[in-house]
Amino acid sequence: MPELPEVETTRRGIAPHLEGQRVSRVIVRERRLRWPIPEDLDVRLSGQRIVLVERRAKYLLINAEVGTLISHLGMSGNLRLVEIGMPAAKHEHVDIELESGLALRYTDPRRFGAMLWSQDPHNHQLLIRLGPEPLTDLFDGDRLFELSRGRSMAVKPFIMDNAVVVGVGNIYATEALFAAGIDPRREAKGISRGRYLKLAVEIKRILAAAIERGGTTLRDFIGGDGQPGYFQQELFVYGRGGEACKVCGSELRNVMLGQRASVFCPKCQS
DNA sequence: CCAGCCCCCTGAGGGC
DNA sequence: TGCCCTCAGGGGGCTG
Repeated sequence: MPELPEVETTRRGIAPHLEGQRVSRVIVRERRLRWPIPEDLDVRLSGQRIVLVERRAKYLLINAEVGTLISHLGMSGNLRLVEIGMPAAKHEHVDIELESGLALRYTDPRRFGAMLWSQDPHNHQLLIRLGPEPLTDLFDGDRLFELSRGRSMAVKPFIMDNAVVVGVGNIYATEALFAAGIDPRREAKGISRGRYLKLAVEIKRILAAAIERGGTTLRDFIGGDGQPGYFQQELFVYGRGGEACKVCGSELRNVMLGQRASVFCPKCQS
């Protein structure tokens, strides 16, 4: 499910209900996520006030007075607010109950997500090596060009590498390469600086637009406010293999790159 | 360091 | 309707 726009949509939906609130208790029904939820999460978090809800890459950082809950939604996770006492359905693994009477509920059928505890989240093992945020000036086409020299891998997995830039998953990598007119199969090292400048602009434009629309809902994504996203209406290529290109009418092609499905237009992308 | 591949897990959708 | 196969928005970790 979630790429950067979906995680950011979630953050914006839940933050106003969490910040300033005190946690009354934490209920863990299923501890087996990507890594086990710490046994002492309830003890660590209960009684503390939540200070700030941040996002770094696709991680949500729920900062309490002492310590931070690091959450990742994996492929199928979501976080939303429910009223305390709302019966939990299948796959609704965690409730963080607040004194307001609401609870932050974590749902994740595939359990590829994570809920960890850290005193220093930005230096946590999972976050320390992450590249820059795509919507900041630390990310630009010059960075793509410089890091791509000598890299023989295809450009699509290259821009999905979290050490290069974070938050560009399969949907938005596919869409950005279409918008920039670049064939996703090309070797990263063979692409010019000028084309990388264009690609970086398109990555930023598409991620920003997707956040504006509340993310992309393909099957089941809901933001923290329980609403779906609407960016899927604006997808040009992702999930449209075999259909006609919206720009030139050519048949869109499916190809596998780095173990992930990719779609491109053989006429618009080269 | 890099590229390529495997895996974690459940559910949806298509073919028969 | 049921069964079996393939695939899915992420990303850590292993091998060569």
